[in-house]
Amino acid sequence: MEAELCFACNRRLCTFLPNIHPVSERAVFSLARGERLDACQDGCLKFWIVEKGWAAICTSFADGRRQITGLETGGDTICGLVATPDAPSWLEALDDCVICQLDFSRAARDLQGNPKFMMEVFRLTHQRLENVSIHLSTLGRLDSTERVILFLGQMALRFRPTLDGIVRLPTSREDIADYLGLNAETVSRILTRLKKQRLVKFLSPTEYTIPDMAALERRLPVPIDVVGHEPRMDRFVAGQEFALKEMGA
Amino acid sequence: MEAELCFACNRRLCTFLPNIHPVSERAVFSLARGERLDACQDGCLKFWIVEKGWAAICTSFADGRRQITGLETGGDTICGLVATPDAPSWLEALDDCVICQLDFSRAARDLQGNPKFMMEVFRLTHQRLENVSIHLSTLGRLDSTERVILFLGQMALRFRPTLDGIVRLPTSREDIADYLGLNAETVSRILTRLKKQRLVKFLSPTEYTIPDMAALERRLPVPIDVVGHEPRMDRFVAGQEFALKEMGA
DNA sequence: TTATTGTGTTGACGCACATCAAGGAAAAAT
DNA sequence: ATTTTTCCTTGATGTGCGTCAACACAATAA
Repeated sequence: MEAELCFACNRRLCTFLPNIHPVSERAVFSLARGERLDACQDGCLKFWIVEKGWAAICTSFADGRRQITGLETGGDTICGLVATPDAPSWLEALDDCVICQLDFSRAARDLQGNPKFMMEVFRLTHQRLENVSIHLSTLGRLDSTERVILFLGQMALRFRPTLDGIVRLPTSREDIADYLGLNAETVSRILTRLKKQRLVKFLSPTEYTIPDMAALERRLPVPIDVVGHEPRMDRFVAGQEFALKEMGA
Repeated sequence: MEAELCFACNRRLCTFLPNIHPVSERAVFSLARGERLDACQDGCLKFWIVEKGWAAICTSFADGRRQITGLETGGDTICGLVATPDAPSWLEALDDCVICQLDFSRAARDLQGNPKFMMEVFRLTHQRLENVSIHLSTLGRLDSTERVILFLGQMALRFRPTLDGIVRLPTSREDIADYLGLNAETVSRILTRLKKQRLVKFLSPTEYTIPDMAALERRLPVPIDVVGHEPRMDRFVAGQEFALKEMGA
């Protein structure tokens, strides 16, 4: 099946909805590290698809403390992120990345009657709920070393298709800390400790390999899993673009 | 509009789906404190509606550490909770409570074509995603005192309809700790400190009032909010039962 | 009545993690 | 090339919170 392309931006249209362009307002953003897309506060319905690079789903408190609630890449879809005046929420580029924004606000009424669309929206939301719930448990009940080990393992799984086995982190130490509820110095200290224990091997501050995944997992009371973030070969091909996956009938 | 009642259990049927009984397998469980309903691991689709009392959404790790990811009561609906072999997930009664279980597994295929049903399922899931995300941020970035203050404030908002202003906690100190990622002794110590500061007034270990909600909120970098848990008068009437709310067309 | 059990409080103590600070290495800017 | 900036690492230090233990109190059982 040949995917249709958008005549304007030459990107593939959503495969689960044949004519998504007419009903969604589509925009493509190229963001540099640190740039943001803010979640809206009204009842709008925007999707963001991370087509290239890595982006973080962030929230912050009034005093500036930041928490990253999700790390998204190649084809991951953020569905209906909302913000409140006091609890802003946004998508932040971790490296140079391309985000496709689909705005279904105007088409929302019609789409509610489209079972395929609703099913896909439900699937995306439910999957993310599962991931956030697990993340929540780790912040509540794992100590800092366990959190970092889990993070390294999860990123390794998401990078598995790069068969040299090298994980190229898109995140700074502070990003990792904000994801894990720690601070950057603690993350750095734990990494050096894990290096000495030969649980991870660093080629550079942002490139590592896991010599023995099973050994890593034995240090954890939870399995290392990345449901909903299964890696796809094409994610790691530069310049590749993505579309919403066809939903399983 | 008169709500239909189930001839078997004399409970109201879901108002958004006229004939929910024929398509869902319905069961009502009366649970004593500590009893559980386990989430299934296959692709089944079960809803739990907390009709009376309080229940906690729990997960645990292999070594027994428990994390509570949600506290639910009068009419709150848990939609599609799933578990994995290594990360069990369950609903646990905090006091004597009544849970209505709707099993849509067999009807799932048909219901996917029902936009009202899908819309309601999406709304429930998305709302819970919002709540879990905020909860995650508090575990990652608030210190223990802030977490306890936020908890006291949120419970007070959920109890607002009891106009004597008294909050009757259904949770033990350990339950609170498992919700906040702390331990029971720490929670107890923080509560006595807050008592001395007159931020909260305890009538008994499980009954309190908030003399000055604004003062409480000034101690936090986040607003105290309970979206999706807006209190309803009938929640606090003993023996009252609930049904899924009619969705906003 | 006297045990018993569950729950909450408080104290002593230690460690894990945050904070503050300094220095190095790499990248970007000039 | 030189400066500037960003990022990472490491050390010194303090404290927030967990752990272990003892005890009070209420509810239930024997």
